Amino acid sequence: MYASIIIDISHEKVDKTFQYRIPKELEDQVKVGTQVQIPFGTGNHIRKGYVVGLSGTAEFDIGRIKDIAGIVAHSITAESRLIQAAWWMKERYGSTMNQALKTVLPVKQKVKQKEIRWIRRLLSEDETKKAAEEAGKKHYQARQRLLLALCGREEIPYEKAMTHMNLSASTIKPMVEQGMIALESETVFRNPAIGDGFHPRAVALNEEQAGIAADFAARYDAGIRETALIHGITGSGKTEVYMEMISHVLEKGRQVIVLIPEIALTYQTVLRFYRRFGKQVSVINSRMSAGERYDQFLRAKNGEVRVMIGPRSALFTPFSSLGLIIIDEEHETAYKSEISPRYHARETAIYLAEAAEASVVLGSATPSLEAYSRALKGEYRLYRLLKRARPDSRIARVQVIDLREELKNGNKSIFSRRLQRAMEERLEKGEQTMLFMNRRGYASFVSCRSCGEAVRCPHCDVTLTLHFGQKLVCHYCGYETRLPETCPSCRSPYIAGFGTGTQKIEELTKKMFPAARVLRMDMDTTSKKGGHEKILTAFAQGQADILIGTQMIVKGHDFPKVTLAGVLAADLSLYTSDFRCGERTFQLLTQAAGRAGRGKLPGEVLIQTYNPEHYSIVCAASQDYESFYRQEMVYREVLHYPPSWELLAVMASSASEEELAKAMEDLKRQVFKALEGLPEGENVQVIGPAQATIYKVNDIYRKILYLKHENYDILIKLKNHMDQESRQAVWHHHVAIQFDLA
DNA sequence: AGCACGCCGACT
DNA sequence: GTCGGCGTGCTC
Repeated sequence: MYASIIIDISHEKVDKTFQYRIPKELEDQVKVGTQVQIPFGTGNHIRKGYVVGLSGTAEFDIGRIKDIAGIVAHSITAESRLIQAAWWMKERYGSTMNQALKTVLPVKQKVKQKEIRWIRRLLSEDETKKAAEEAGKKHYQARQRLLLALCGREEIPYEKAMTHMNLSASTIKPMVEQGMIALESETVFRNPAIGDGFHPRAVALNEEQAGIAADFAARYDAGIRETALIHGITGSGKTEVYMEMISHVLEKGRQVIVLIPEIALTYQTVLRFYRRFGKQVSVINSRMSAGERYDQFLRAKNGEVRVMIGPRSALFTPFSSLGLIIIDEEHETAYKSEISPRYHARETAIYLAEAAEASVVLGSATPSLEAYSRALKGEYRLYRLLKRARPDSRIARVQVIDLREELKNGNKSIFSRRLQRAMEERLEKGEQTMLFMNRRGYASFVSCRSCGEAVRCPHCDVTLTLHFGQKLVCHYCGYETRLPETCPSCRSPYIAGFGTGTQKIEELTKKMFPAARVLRMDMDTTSKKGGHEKILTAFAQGQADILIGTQMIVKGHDFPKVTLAGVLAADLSLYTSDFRCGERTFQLLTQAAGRAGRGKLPGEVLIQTYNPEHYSIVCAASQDYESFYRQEMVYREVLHYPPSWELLAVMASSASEEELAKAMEDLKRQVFKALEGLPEGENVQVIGPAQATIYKVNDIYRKILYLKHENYDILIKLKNHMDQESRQAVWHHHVAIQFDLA
């Protein structure tokens, strides 16, 4: 027997299968998907490889075929279904087979990362004090030390406690059993301490929700496997519907994958699934090490886990009988991979589901145009949730404020008078406010008042962002420098920070409302582990009156006491060079508007903008998705953008500007040459090459060429053609090419 | 990715 | 004349 193997080297030159002989003693262990050790090259270095096929015949000179050296210990033999998916992804998105396999296969990496454990107290502060006293009376000294330490704080690191307080497991264990403390690992999602187990009872669904769940169940039982889109307004209770569907599929003995964007993957969200499905739920997240993720995949393969929740990568959970894939917040950009293969989770899920005879359910309050247009065409089944799940919560009143008018009336501050008044009212009533800034650190750059030059990154084509008023940081390459004292270009001492980042807004808010307790959430305040979660929890518990943040505060949590949401400058996301910027603005504003008035109190949303008549803003204000969809679709159709047409972006990068320009012109020529041979090719539109939005990043120049056509297959053909040609081109070694299918 | 083969400049 | 520069090509 011979095995076709992909070598674990990500290089186009070796990105093909190599045949190896399977030694007798390994015959029953080597299967498609097995990871094997093989001697490779003249040095016969042992390398790792993936078996992607088996055959009885040699397609290579038998004398030169080598033997498989061994099996990679503990490797999961991924089903051939995942290998198939890798082939598909390689073809569809243009990557090396090795890269595709790596994204698809659960790889055990190195030794398992050491876990940081925590001791968390389960008693209240008073109870802890009392318990400490009691322990003192009984001369339980170790126990007393620990309890006293826990009086001031909720949790302490396990290792430190053990060594510094001289504790032993015999102190800890009975305390855990008595329910005084709990042990938690960093990967707390894995084993959340839910004392009372799970409640398999279903929550009462409203009529709308129940209707969708019932229709899904009926069609599922009839053997219909399809993709469905749930278009449900914010707060309409999509998650409850998902859970009902999951429950139905689990009853049929099949497994479920639930994709949730990383940013919404909070403890709160996950807990809801644990409550309903208990231990059969597992969660992976991007903070987990490869080893931990691998553990979860292993549990899924063994059948210990039947519901896997996670971001994009959870799609490749090796379930034996996958029955349903749910993609929540289907429109999120995080579902598109940024690295090769640049796969989209939605498309890949549909591919995987077809192979496994499973269904796909997409859900969003603001579906992507791709998904909604397919739903309207009947390719997806469309469900609607038009009512809020809580009967007492009403959709917030949204008002657009024209900042040009404010300026005319002499108000130069970032808060319109209307927003100021609304915030004052909330403070008086003890209700909460959320303020949104579309982009992190936007325009908080430093510029010279004499020559007008902004301080730029020496490696990238962007201005540096001011952090904490003294450090300049490049958000693209991470370059950092101290705030210069004089202008780097004209030596003038009059340089100053400018603009309105989240930090600036925090400052201004504190100045305007000195009595208010203000929390800020952005990359600076959340970079620490768990920072994101901590800030949101603090806010949810009412420890602050005002929360300021970027889009990240839009997701994941319910804040019943928030009655005012203010969007400070809705236009910021409207003028990016991306053709989806209108869609993104609409989604952002709609989600932001959905934050206010989730509880019993009525909500108010104020959107400040310089473009009050732009349809993205108008439709978001009136919460009218349909109308937005129609107008945006017209724009896409006129300009032949997806989902009307298909779009292929060819991105080239090089350290040399000349080589890059040469390569791009060459590629363009190649495209036209290839088109001559294609009868349907005449309608392909070629745009560019143009400089990327940020031309230089990390001293590498970048250009983009766009190809548009109605038909996907033609673009794939052109992509493969360019790929082949570029490999033989003289510039091949100096210019890197990447393809991206919108 | 690595390693061998191979064809031209400054050394014993 | 040889040692070694890394350019090109192959690896089942």
